[in-house]
Amino acid sequence: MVNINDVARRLGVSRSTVSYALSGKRPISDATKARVHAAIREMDFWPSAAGRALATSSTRIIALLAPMAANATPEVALQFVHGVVQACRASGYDVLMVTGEESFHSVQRLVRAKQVDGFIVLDVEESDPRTQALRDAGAVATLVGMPAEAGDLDCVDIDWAAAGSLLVEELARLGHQSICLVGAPKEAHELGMTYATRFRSGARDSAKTCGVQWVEVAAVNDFFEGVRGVETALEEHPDVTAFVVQHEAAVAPLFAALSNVGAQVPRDYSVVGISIDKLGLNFAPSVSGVRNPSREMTRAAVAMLMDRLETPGREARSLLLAPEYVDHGTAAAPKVAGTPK
Amino acid sequence: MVNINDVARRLGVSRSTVSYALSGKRPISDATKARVHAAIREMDFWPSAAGRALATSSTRIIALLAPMAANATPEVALQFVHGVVQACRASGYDVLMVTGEESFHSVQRLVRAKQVDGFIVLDVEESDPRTQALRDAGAVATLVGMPAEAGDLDCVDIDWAAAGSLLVEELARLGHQSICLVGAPKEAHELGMTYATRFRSGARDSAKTCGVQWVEVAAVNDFFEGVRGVETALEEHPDVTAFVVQHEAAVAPLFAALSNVGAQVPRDYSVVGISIDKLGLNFAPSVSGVRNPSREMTRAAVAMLMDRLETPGREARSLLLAPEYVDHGTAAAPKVAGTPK
DNA sequence: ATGAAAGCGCTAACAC
DNA sequence: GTGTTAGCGCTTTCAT
Repeated sequence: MVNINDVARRLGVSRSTVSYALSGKRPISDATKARVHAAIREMDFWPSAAGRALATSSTRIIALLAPMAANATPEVALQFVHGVVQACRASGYDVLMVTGEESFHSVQRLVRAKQVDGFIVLDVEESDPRTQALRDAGAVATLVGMPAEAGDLDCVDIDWAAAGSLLVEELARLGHQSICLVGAPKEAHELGMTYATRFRSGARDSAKTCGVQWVEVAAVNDFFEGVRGVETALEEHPDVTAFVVQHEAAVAPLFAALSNVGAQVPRDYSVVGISIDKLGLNFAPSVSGVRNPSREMTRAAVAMLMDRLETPGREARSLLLAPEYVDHGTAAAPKVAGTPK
Repeated sequence: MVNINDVARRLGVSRSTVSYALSGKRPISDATKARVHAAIREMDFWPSAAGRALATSSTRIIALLAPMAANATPEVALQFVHGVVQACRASGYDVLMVTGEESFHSVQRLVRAKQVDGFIVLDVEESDPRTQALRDAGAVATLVGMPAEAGDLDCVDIDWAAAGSLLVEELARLGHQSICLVGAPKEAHELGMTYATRFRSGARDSAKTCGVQWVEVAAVNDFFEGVRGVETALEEHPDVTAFVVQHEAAVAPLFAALSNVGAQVPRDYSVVGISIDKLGLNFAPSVSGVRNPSREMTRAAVAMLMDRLETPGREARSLLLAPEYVDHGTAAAPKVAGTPK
């Protein structure tokens, strides 16, 4: 396979000339620059990643830590993976994918072997062992999610509390007086997924402020059980006219339950939630509400990381993305009181 | 950061001794081997990936080409990604994630820059441009999926035709006389996704062989439209007592449609399909049928690739995994004829 | 504007 | 069983 020596020899110039013609790190006459580029194209020369990495001590690879544990939604995880890869490629970086348990133990290995220049960390929990591993290893990293204590690490997340507020306020504005939250599974709270807790807090606070009745159901990791859960809630709280759903994937069992009692959306019930930009085949229902800004988040996360790589010393930053409401026609004013379903 | 020289100097041995003590590629006395390992642990030495890669011309990185295009199911894609990463790690390889359009153009770049040792290719279509790119670049690769012409490339896939047959036969065995296929979206067929076509063929053939009535509906990439599609099919074909669903994700709209007409599963209708091993939060229904053996597939794909890396010359292999039936309680004997729903 | 040469950290062929 | 040394392919400092 042709290397930089071959190119240099062919042109009768030195290796450094070829190198600089490519990097532009020192002036090269337009004539030779053109000749170099022509030769490179002609000989199909690609600088060896290993040689370059050894010389620069930079691999231009970013590790993506994606645990893919029991608390992540597949669609969202995939959005993030795709988004991170695209954003990194746009900056000339490749992405090393680390999943599962490896996600924790790999930090030290990858840093010490100088396999990667930095880390993007998904599904960050309240007190996430990975944050300490990253600090110990002296890694450059951006967290997607909000740990209790970010410290010197950059973070990006959705303003989940604001999202919860916004949804409840929208329903209240439409005239709903009694709202049911289909929240995250209780495991999410137990595992310290702050997004779930923050969303719930924001929603609860706004419910109180708006003076609406408030009911909560936890989503369950099973379709039929989820259906039953909603049905039970409907029986126990017949006043409920609207639902706020944390996970869009939990909308399908909700719709099934509503359908079982002969109700229609939004005629009989309004449903709002966090909707996901669809990627790939998607047979799931879309709801009005807050769009999960996965693209913006991954872009921001990668941008922060790149910035950190360029300016190693700078102080840590923390970014909360504001939610925006998108209408998909699943929310409307409630039927007037006294019109039973 | 400590390197192999530091370790050697500290012990008063040569670099090669340290290297060989680690690789085991030549006999080292137990005494020095122990001293070396102790020093490595103590000094926290990790061989630099770049140095090693440059010396061995092997990066111990595998590229995973995952287009994540409109024709993939998120849950399944994630299973594959996770499975490939785990399998590669088990063999001491890391995984470079390549998504989207990059999936095609990156082949040449990664091969020529010697960034990776091999490729795992997901969502392989009937005539996939990536196969030619891989051949042109002289890459080592295993395809997950079946192109029309694999040639010298290794492949792994599910025996989709057998899966289709098995499901229809199971329903026929239970006594169903009229079956409806909720197939892949028509885009899947148009885009040359052979899995969809092979599954349908297997199912059709068995329907003919078993002498059952056969109806087909294409899944649509939208919940409500999917519900309407099933409702229409139910009206036009009142004899149908069972459904075969290609994508488990399309089960939710099917259930919603059945619920809308007041029917229950499996009392009024049986439903079988390709069920997915759940990963992460999953609010979707599980159905009886064939389990998508994503773990086995990724394991097999990686094993084939490793084998190829060790034995560069060997002839190409092609592996079709046999489906096995798993019961989740959504299929039963039909109600006797004359008992309308 | 260009060339020469010293590394980057490791492996492996060649000594002994 | 162990040491010596020549690369692997690139970048970058020091010369000119």
